[in-house]
Amino acid sequence: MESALYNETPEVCAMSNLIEVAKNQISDLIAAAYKRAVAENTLPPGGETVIGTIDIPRDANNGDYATAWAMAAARPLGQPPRKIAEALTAQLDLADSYFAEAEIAGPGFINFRLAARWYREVLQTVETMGKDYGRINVGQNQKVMVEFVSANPTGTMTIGNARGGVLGDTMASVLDWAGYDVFREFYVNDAGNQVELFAQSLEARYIQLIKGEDAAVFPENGYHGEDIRDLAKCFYDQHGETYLDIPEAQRRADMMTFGLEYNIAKMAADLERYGITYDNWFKESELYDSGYLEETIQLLIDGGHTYEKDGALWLNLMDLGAEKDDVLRRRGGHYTYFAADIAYHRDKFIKRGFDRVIDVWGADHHGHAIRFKKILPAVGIDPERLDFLIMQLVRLTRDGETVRVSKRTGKSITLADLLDEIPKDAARFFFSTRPDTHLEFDLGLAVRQDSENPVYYIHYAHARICTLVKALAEEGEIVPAAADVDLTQVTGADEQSLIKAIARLPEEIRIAARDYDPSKINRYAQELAAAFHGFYSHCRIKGETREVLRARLKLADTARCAIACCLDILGVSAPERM
RNA sequence: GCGCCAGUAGCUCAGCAGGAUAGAGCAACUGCCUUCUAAGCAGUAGGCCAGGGGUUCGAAUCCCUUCUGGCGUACCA
Repeated sequence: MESALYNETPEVCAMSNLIEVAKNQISDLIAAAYKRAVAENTLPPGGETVIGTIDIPRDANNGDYATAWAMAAARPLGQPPRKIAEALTAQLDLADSYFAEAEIAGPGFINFRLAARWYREVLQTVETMGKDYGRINVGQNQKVMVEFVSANPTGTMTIGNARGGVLGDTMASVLDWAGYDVFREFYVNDAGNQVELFAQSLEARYIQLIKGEDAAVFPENGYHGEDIRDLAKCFYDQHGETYLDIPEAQRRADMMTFGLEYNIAKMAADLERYGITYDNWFKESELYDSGYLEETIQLLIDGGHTYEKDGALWLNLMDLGAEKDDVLRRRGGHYTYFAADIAYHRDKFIKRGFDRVIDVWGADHHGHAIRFKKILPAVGIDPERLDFLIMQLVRLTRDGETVRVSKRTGKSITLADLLDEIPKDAARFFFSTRPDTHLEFDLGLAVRQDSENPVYYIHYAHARICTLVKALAEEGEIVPAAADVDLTQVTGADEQSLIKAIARLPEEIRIAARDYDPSKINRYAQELAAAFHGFYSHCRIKGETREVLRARLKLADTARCAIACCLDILGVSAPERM
């Protein structure tokens, strides 16, 4: 999913973040002004290393950009902020810059106001980049894997998996747009203890189905869900009673294969309905079959990181600062999930050469995550290259009461249930909240498909523009090129706010990628839509003079393009009419 | 007990590389469709940013501490 544009003209990408470009320019302007002030003796030396934050003030009356350089320099220069600001502003040379004016305000802020040139470049950039507008190259094509969902194939996916799916998929998408070479992977836990329990549960249900409930003892920690009975029925439909007479080991092995294949196919199908596809489904069993797991454990043993106790092989993590040790190989010979995960990550980094890996895990794994990082250097991995996106659990409620989610009770609401009730776009939007907060999921609310869901607000903005552009095209007014637009026609507050909102997309992607927070794009899309709705309500297009009409039409179409890019990143549709 | 995450409007949440008067949506109340989609716009009301200390020109934001909630602290994954 690489942008052709990115490869052909990386400099366009590099310059497309006009927020960043403007901020950098202010830094340069201030530095140059300070240098001149020192040369002319209006300011003392010593402020060369001062870093003044450059912000976009909440209130546009305080300028489009503001720097607190004079306040930060007050101490090193030994002068009051306002005096510094005055000396500095006197030396500012705004010719050939993006700014029309700079003024001193409050305790010593220097406020900058954007000039027409900046607004024009925003329109020009969106026009040039089209459906790739927003792409930047901070990732420099580094190979990054996002591993997410990775639900156990022993059951159905939960609402928690739905959140993880949205989070992982949009995270991957954001990183892709930020210039990383992104790979999506699902880790299939098809080996080890849990899977054997799964097979035994299936076997018991199969026998019970034929010979009655009392004919088989259900495993103590088995899977009690209804889906296991359904699976057993499915198996019975294919094989009849023939498996009653087959040796237990063979029977379980075949049932395991059958059940896993069935469940994995179902998970893939459900996730696809959700708009999620993977580059790879990595099977844990491969680590066993290839000997890579044993090899990895041997590496740990040789490195002196293990000890034996009570017949189990332990990983000595407390020596590395962890609060407890973990078992690698249980008494009885089974490797633990922890052991397999070390081998799995060695496979990601060492064998497959990913520069960075992001694992999307539920909060119930965070203790594991902390300990896990400590052992990575022992197998040759720099832990800095691995990041966890820990998401807090989803609390399901109905009528104000908490609904317990448990795979084993068989009563949980599944991801498939959810998609049967609410459309994909709404579902994806619902889960796009910040990962580190607990998400309250109200079943009654989620089922509603009305405008309660903010995704419709964004859809509406996009559809409004599409029908507008279409209607004008029928009257012979085609969206003009940025170069042919008279920007002096669109200097109203709503118009400038819209252009400034459009300009934010590359910066929002940069921040979202930096903070591992794809929900930033979701929120930005709402703000962008709000900027458009405000513009649309106050600025007529049809019936205005030709110059105004063309400029506003261009502006609307530019907004449409930016909104479409946001929706693309979020994996949400962009309807042309509603 | 210890560790991690959170606590901002009635509700759901933004703001968390320290910046100017704390923001949005929903709910409540007022207005705005004979003109490009009212799934929209404009406005009113709503706050000891959990409490307390500290750091400094400046703290919702950083540090310490207390309280509350969630999760973890398995030879489960």
